[in-house]
Amino acid sequence: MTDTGTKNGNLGMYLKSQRSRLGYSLRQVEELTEKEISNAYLSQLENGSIKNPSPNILYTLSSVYDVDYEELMRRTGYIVRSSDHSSDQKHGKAATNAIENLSSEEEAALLEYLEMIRRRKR
Amino acid sequence: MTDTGTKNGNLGMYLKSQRSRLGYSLRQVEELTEKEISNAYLSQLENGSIKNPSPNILYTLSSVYDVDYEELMRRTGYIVRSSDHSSDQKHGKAATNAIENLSSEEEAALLEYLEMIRRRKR
DNA sequence: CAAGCATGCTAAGTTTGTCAAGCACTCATT
DNA sequence: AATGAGTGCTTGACAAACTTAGCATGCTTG
Repeated sequence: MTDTGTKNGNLGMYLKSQRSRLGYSLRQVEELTEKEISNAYLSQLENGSIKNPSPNILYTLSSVYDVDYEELMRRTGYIVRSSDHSSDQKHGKAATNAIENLSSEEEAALLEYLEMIRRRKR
Repeated sequence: MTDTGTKNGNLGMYLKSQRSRLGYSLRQVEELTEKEISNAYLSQLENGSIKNPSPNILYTLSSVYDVDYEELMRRTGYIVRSSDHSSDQKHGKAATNAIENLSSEEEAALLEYLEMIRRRKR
């Protein structure tokens, strides 16, 4: 069986339907995206021969078709905020910063080292 | 300059710092992800030789490291719901303030130094 | 020192995303 | 009928994602 068929979220069919909704041709979309997405590639997307398109591709498509970006992500099989949202505790170092969870000794050592570095520089 | 260095969100360094935070080895992470991510590939991710990892990769990593998935997406350069990103006010831990605002180079240097320290301890 | 194991890394390989070119078909218009 | 333009689609090539195998160094412990 040519695998090009059934997929999870059926991204392909969705893309195809949206394009048809707006009456665009493949090449028109290529133009609208300023060549970021070639008509050939869009065709492959619609026919399901591409499994993992870059999120950036999905994003510009969502923008051109005026549909929800996350919907495209979902249909592609990419996880998007679990909407549980409630059990989101993940407490602790909510900080997005790189260096966390230091023992006091380590922290002291690093600070000292940092100052040394900064003194040397410039 | 070897381009493998400075990137936008600096995904690589972030990943490296998180792994170090938890004290995992590359191969341990490979195990924890049930071989979904090879140690070799993780190394490449950390050293910045990979520009567009699949969101699925980022997701399992966020899960293993217990960090925010969207943060990884952002650092990779993938668009994520604008999520007001309300003020980056860091709660608590004022002492570490000096360590909060690091240039990429400083961060790298500190990480390296940290690892050295931790190795000695053992 | 040697033998062993763990670590990070990289070179070479496979797979897959992505594009340029071009094919086959349709529908006008002359 | 013929030319031409527009459509969706496939193929071949290239780059980038990702894996497997293996190297080099560092630690242990005999």
